[in-house]
Amino acid sequence: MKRRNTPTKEAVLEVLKTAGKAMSQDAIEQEIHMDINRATIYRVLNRFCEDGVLHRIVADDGKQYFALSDKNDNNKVSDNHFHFKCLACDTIECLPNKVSFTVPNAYSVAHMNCVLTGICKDCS
Amino acid sequence: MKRRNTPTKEAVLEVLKTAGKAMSQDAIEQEIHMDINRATIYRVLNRFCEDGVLHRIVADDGKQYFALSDKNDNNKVSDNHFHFKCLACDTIECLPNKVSFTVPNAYSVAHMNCVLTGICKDCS
DNA sequence: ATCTTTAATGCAATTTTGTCGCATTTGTTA
DNA sequence: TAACAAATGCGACAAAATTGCATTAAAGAT
Repeated sequence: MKRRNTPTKEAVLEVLKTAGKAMSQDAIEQEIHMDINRATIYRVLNRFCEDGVLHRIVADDGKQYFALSDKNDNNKVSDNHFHFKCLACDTIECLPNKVSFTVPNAYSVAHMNCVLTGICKDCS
Repeated sequence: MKRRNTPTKEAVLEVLKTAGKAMSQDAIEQEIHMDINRATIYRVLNRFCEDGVLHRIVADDGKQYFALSDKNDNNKVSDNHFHFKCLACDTIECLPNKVSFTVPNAYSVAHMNCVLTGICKDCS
């Protein structure tokens, strides 16, 4: 199942690169100045996550947000970092701070989803 | 707006105490052997969260899970702890490990939602 | 340049999760 | 026991995300 390049994929990536923060499907759709179906955007985003191009954050509103992964991001943050959701400007960004944790014996961790909520530097 | 005691509230609390882990509305409904409306359970859960009896966790499936808060739990975990979702048995539990983090200057944190996903001790 | 294969898309319907308005019921207190 | 307001049931609704299916269009082969 080889991937193909399509205008939609390029547009989605472009939007996320420009924004420099995590975005939800509907926010992405609003920024793309093309008429692309909702379901298609979801499929593109899911494929990017599968391929490691994006990573998915689930905020405490239950919505999925998507942000560039390391390999496609010029910043040096890794994927196991904290995310910060600002209550004022309602944006989600990747913090440079890594999540450090220990788990009790016999637990193994495959994935993490850590979101801090509060007021960001631009809104304080 | 003083709270009243109702059978529904008692039943919900009882289920959560017995389970000893975080549960979603539908899981709670299944465990309650009474015919209680979905919306009512949601309202009870939300009120409990307002009152600090429960705390709410949003897992990476986007669903809300509810667990007893400190004051009502005999365990000594505090509310700013990691949660662990097991991929095998699909349960969510509160880990004793506290979340420690630092944020960049001028950020203030009001709330956190941290869920680790993997295999729990019972399933490994 | 054209054909072929199959990934990608559009559309509509569906599922899931959670909330809300409103009439009715029921705790609680006087 | 009466009265007030919180709690409930019911139905409708909203938002987020997925899925089936027919159609379109990349990408490699001819």
